[in-house]
Amino acid sequence: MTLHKKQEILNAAEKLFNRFGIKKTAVDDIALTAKVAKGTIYNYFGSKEGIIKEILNKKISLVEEKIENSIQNAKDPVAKLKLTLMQRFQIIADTPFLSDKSIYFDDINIKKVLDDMDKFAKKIINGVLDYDLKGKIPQMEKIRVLDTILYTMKGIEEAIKSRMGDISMDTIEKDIEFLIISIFSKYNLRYQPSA
Amino acid sequence: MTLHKKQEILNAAEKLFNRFGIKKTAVDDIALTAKVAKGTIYNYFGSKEGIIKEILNKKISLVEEKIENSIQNAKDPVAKLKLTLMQRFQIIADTPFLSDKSIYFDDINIKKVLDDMDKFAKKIINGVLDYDLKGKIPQMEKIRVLDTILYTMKGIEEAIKSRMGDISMDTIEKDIEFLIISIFSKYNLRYQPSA
Amino acid sequence: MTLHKKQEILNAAEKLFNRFGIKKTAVDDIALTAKVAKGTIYNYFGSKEGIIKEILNKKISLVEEKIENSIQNAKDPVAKLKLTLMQRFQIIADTPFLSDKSIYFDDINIKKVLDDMDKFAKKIINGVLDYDLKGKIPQMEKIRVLDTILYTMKGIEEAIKSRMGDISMDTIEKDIEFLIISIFSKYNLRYQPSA
Amino acid sequence: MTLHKKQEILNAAEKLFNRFGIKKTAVDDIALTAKVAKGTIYNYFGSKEGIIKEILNKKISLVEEKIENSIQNAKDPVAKLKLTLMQRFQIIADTPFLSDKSIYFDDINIKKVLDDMDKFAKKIINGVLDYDLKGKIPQMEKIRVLDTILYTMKGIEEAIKSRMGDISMDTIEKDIEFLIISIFSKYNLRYQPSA
DNA sequence: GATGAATGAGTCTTCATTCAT
DNA sequence: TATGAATGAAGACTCATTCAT
Repeated sequence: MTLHKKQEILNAAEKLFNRFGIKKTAVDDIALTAKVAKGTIYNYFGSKEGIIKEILNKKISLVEEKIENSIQNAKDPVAKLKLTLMQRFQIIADTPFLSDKSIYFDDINIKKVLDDMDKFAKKIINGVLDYDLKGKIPQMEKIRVLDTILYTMKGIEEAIKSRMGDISMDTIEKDIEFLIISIFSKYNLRYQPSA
Repeated sequence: MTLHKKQEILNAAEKLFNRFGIKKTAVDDIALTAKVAKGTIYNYFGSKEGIIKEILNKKISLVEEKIENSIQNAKDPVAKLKLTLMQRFQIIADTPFLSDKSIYFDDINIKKVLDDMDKFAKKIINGVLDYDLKGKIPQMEKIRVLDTILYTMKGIEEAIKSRMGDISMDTIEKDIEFLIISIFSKYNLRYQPSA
Repeated sequence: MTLHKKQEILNAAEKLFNRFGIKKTAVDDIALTAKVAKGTIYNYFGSKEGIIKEILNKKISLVEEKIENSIQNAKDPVAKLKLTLMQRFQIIADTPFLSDKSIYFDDINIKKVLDDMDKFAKKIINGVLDYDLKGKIPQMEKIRVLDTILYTMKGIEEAIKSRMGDISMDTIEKDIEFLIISIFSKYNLRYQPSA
Repeated sequence: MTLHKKQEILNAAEKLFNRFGIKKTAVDDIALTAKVAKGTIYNYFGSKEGIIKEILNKKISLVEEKIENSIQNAKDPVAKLKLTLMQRFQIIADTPFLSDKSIYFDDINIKKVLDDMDKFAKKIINGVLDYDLKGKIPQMEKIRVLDTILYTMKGIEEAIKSRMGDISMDTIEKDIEFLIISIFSKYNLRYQPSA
């Protein structure tokens, strides 16, 4: 019963944050949507920021978990990279309010949380480049390859966020495949499309 | 004298938006910084949103103008693309508040204004691909090339905005050069680095 | 076991009221400190005010009892007066929250409770003046003597409350001795310091 | 016009503070009573505490000014002391909310302000004892005399505050006269009642 | 045009009290 | 009896906007 209410609140909050942005979503609105008294929200989360933090933390755990699973099931480096990015994209597509930086201005911790998500992606991609492609990319250029992939990833995420729903995951998948193949072709790395 | 005041207001607003974000900048602060009465601001701009719109429109004109100039002075396609993107990056670096969509999330007009900036970049890049590289990239893949460049552009812009000042324009230039060469190499397009 | 819980609650409440004041002490805090559920508090006392009332009533009984004991053991009028006042001072010093009338300002019952304490002191002192000093103070001035002692008593109590702990009971004892002697000297009443 | 509104607010606030206490007086109530928008109050005073501070400061200036004037017009030491105290009593009688310490808990400055009022009284009374009664009271006992007067003063003030209006200034005047004469009589100081 | 005092709807947060288990 | 999750009225404060001068 308890978990139920807490979850209702989180669901309502996420839905409203996504639709109207964090600032425009009043705690009253969340209470109304979750069919819960305002006080209950404060019992569970202490503050509006508390709600945001909890949602963010759950998102992060979710991405990390999904990405780690993907990696293990993927056969080749290209598939690994593609899946890593696609998992992030899916989360981003489901959570437009992640672009709503308005609140985080004061609270470094929350900004850090988002940075952590990026660091995690960087670590994974770096791992692929280091481990799966050991020696195939000149050391000097590795960092450039990494940056380019990360930039494109962020760019796609921006597009997802701003065009909310207008971009199909299919197109995105083709796009990142194209990017990776382009880069790899520079180093004569062959690529077998994964199922 | 009148134009002078209007400009003072715009300058103050942009400065404060960049430093503190749109939401945290009160109209009072703008009035104070511009050494103007609050009423005067409303005489000129009608609303806080009016100020933002005007600043954005000026930015757009500025980017478009700069990009069009760049294009004319550039010799080869790579240089054209590079300059196009670098002009945007410079604007973005100078105007961090452009990332501050938070408050006006639901205001289509302002969102549109930002989209316009993107459409213009798209048009320019598309022009380069169509005109300068006519036939060298398979028609089917052209859209993919375009998307990839645009995504990376947005990703770099995100990085510029969030790491405010920690990324040198030099590094960025190298990164986009790398991206373009990677893609072009797929089509056996040679590249002579421009001065 | 039941009485035990009730007492725990009273102890916790008094401790917290004294340390943080009535307003700043939430019923939650009392429950936490007493290791009891909030509901239990309401079962016993009905309201926050109920707790306060009960504590106050106990205090009053305590002062009255102590004062009555003092009186019986004291030899001379001066000692009686001194002990009467000192007993009150001790209670006041131990119960700083008694000064915290702020919230219940309009609740006559609680105000009355405090007034009762004063009336009791008045009765005792009056008794001393009437009985022990029968005839030695002109009837017309008796009320003035009484008031003066009461006022000084209240003033010392204020000092105790506001300087919490900075005034030694020793100094206070000397002060009231001085006052009583001053007044008595006006009527040529001799005084032998009691042990 | 401006001063008018500010003064309305101060008047409304003081009236409500006195009648209902600081805590129970909502800023909305002040706005309503002053026939002013809530925002106006915040324009002038910044916070609820700001209102309190301003009222207190005005009271203090008022007491100090009145006391200093009294002193100059008084002939003998007894009159000086009496007038000093009576001025305070008048202010206290007019400003019952001065006893409402609920707010000051956090903010040392406001508590200090009240202490300052006491220090001022102490300074004045001390001055009378030192200057007007030079040598007539044994140095060792001077501090006791001072304390006793101050305690009685505080006690009377308490009585004024808690019995709001039930005590006539006439009675009080007689009481302090009695106290001072009692103490002085101990030192064989003669007293001529002042007009 | 310019001014800035005045406005009040909108926010977040607190906490005494209730009540189903 | 005991519990503590749930409640919602009440309160302080912000700030974009208006308008009389």
